[in-house]
Amino acid sequence: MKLTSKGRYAVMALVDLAKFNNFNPVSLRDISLRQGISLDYLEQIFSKLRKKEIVQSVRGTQGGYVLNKKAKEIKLTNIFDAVDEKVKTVQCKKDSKKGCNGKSTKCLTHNLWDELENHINNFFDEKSLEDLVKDNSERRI
Amino acid sequence: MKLTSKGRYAVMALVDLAKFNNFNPVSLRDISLRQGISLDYLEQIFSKLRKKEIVQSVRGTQGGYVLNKKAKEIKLTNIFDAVDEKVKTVQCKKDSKKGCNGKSTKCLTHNLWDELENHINNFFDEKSLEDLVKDNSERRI
DNA sequence: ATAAACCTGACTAAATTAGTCAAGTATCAT
DNA sequence: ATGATACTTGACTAATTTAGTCAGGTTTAT
Repeated sequence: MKLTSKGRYAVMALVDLAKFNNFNPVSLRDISLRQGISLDYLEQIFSKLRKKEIVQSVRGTQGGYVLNKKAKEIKLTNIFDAVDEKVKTVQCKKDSKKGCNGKSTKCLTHNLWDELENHINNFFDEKSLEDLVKDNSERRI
Repeated sequence: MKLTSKGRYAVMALVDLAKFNNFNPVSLRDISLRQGISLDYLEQIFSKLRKKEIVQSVRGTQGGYVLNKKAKEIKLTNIFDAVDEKVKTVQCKKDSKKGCNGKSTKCLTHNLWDELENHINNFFDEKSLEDLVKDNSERRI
């Protein structure tokens, strides 16, 4: 089980954006340079973030992205959801006879994975972008 | 982020083993049939579990595997560890200039992943095989 | 006009996963 | 003894996923 870098990059980029979000839109080029993430890859990621209305784009020269909500209101859940970073612990087939179909026949450990999934999602639900920015500014960078 | 089926199978198989562990060793063949897991794959998994002394093997006819510890003492952490199911949230390169080398320069979100990893590992540390068997016998199967 | 910056979709190399396959070795029951 | 059962090991492979790259746009401030 591991987090993919798409999810990690999305969070890193948004923390960066939140920090520099004061007046002007922040260009992906800047984020790319500061965070060492490929520009092309960032574009893919921000395209998804925009579709989920986490950021807004400003086109043209001096354009870039701005947060579409307050940092406090953007939870990790929202970010991961936007970039398809799924927390998926069980993969039970609907037509499986043995094992698990999720309903009548639960596999021996079905409850466990459900519980784990909740445990992780709780963590993501509570953590906001603001928390990360704060935690970050307390340390020197 | 997702759990691989090697980890899931390992847990399922051990719950099965724990339930039928009363007197005789339990053969992989039986587990394979009951849980619908390929025998060959189970063999790979049990080979690892044996090396980590979670189970003991009994060769020959009527052979099979038995738990090497009390179900209460086998935590999920031990199982996942044995089959290389890693909870890995951050992948920071040691030689990275930007981003993160884990020491002097931490990436903007390093603390977050550490925290998450702890959060998940706590869950695994607390959950024992006995818990799972109990939880399971409360439901009908 | 032109350059900065967003936007989109297609493509690909590398890694990982989820097994299969083959060829053993050990031990029990008869 | 010998056959059957079951563990043991290592190599192999197909499919999927990941982490990007690449190429070609469009929009807009200056």
